[in-house]
Amino acid sequence: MKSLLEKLSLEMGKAFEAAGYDAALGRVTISNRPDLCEYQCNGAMAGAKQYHKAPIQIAGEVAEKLKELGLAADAESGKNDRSIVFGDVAAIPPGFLNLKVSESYLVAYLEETERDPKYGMNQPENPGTIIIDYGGANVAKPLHVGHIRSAVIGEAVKHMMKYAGYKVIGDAHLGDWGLQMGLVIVGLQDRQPDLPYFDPDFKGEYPYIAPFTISELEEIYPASSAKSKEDPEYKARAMEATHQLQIGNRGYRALWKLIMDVSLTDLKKNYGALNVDFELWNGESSVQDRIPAMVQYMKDGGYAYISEGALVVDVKEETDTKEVPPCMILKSDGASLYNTTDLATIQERMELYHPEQIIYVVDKRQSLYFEQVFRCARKTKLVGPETKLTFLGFGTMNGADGKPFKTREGGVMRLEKLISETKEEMYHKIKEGRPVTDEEAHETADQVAIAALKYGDLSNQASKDYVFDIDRFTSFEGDTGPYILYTIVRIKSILAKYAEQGGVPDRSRLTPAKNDSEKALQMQLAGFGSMMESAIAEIAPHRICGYIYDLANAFNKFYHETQILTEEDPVRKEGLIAMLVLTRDILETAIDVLGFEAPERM
RNA sequence: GUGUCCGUAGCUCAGCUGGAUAGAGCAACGGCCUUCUAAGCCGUGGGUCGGGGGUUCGAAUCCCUUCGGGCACACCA
Repeated sequence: MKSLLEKLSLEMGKAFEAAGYDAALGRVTISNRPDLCEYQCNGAMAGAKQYHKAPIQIAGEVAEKLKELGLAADAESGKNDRSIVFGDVAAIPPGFLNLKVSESYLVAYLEETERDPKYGMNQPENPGTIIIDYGGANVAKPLHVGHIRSAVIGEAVKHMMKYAGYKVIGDAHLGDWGLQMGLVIVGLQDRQPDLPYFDPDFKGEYPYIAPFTISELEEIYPASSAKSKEDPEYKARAMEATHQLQIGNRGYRALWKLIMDVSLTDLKKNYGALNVDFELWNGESSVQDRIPAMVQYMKDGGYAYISEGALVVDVKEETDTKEVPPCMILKSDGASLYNTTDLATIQERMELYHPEQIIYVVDKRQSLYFEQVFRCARKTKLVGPETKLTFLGFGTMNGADGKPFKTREGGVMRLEKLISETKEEMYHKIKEGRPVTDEEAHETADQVAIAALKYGDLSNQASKDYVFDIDRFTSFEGDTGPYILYTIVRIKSILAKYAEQGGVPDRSRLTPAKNDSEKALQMQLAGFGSMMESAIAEIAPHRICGYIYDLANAFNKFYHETQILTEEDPVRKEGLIAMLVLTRDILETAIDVLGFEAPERM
């Protein structure tokens, strides 16, 4: 269904057309001066030049036409029935058209919205498949705070696209094939040299049980990595182990599988704590088999050539104002690199899923790198023009000092720790707030903490750096996750009482607004569709946050001014309840899209 | 050096293809609970939109320039 703004624009367009102007000028927007009007149209000013007329004259003509056409209320004729769109129209110098929607039109729109599964959002036609690439957490290394943005933003984007009707495939795209694996193997060999994986003469079945735990793995990697930096011989061993793994050394492959198993279990647990999941847990290793053929294809096609010993594809373009280095396919030692696997991954995705878009949710510092990869993929015809490659770069999560977030000791904080500390903080605040049992407080705290973290992240524009402030994010006041949840819980609480009294909430029983705060709430509800459309078009989760914050404010104001359960007129009471249900449903839909949920009580 | 992003209230941030008096939250101060969750609501104070030009009837928004900051610039990912 069409959004309210679209419908109003269409009606306004009719008046422009009737007055002899381009209907496209009738674009209606939300008023930026709520004290003057609810909606506005600036088309008269936009068209002034084109028609060589004073904007106020055009606006005046259009306002007249609106009345003639029966679209706007006319004080003189007293016409004001349910077919009226605009309750009030005024042409104001220099050429603004100030508008109010009629209460009846608004309710009619909300009735339609309430029946629409997408609450007024226009879905794209024939939505195809979108793949989301979460840009590669490394295996055998713990997730740290740097991984939270990709996970949280990626998950929100995934839900947004799903909501729009796309088939969405999230791919973790793990880093599971590079030197780090060799480092782990060598590190393990030095600790447990007698394991059969290291015995070249071993011919039997390797044990299925991993000879290490995740904590040991997480300890081995940094130690091994540090040692390789000081000890060239050790590094050479690690590189050789990496090479052996890649060319199919039986023992190393068996060991690699175990490392993967242990790591993946742990990664799933950690991502799960954030309510983040992937359809594909692929990684660099998944596409190794297709690299040789792809490289050959690039050579045969005349795209790739040797430069300074390395195999590269030129990706410069004439319009470039900057130096764009070539995209490297193979290093001078013949080894593949990140570019190679990313390109092979694109090739595989095209073959298997024919996506219309691939969105990379990765650190914005990789922007030039992905520019190169995208250009290379297009130039070599790995992707056709019908597939969009989108780089959704996100900024850094900073500490209060404006520098990348660190622990008090100055180290990198593990994601697990960040989550547990936030949960603990939330627990204390909940216990302070009202009397609840420990068990309930913990349960609520866990849920609210995730909302606090995610909302704190998502409410900032993805591309910007932001300051992580645990006190602010976990606060119940202001533009925070807990405030949003609190608002939802308030609504649920009223509805629960209503049900206790034997009421049966029915969303379809909406009634026209009786006062300003009620109308403001209805207008906010009616804005969901156009907000979602632009949030999805711009891939901007923070727009959803902005909207639900406004909606929560509009609700709280309305709530404060309106007694609902004690309302005596049964029709109006049902109307108010209906509006509550719709508000709750839209809020819960929105937070579900963002990737968190509200408790029943808090 | 080249490119790129950013600079809006004391702090953290919005500002929707240029529109009217630039908005929130936090912090500060003042009001509102015998009534549906006061974790709320209402109000007060606080800004040369980094500076300077330009385009336009109209600029935080577009262009140029300048200052300040972040980031990236082929054998890492």
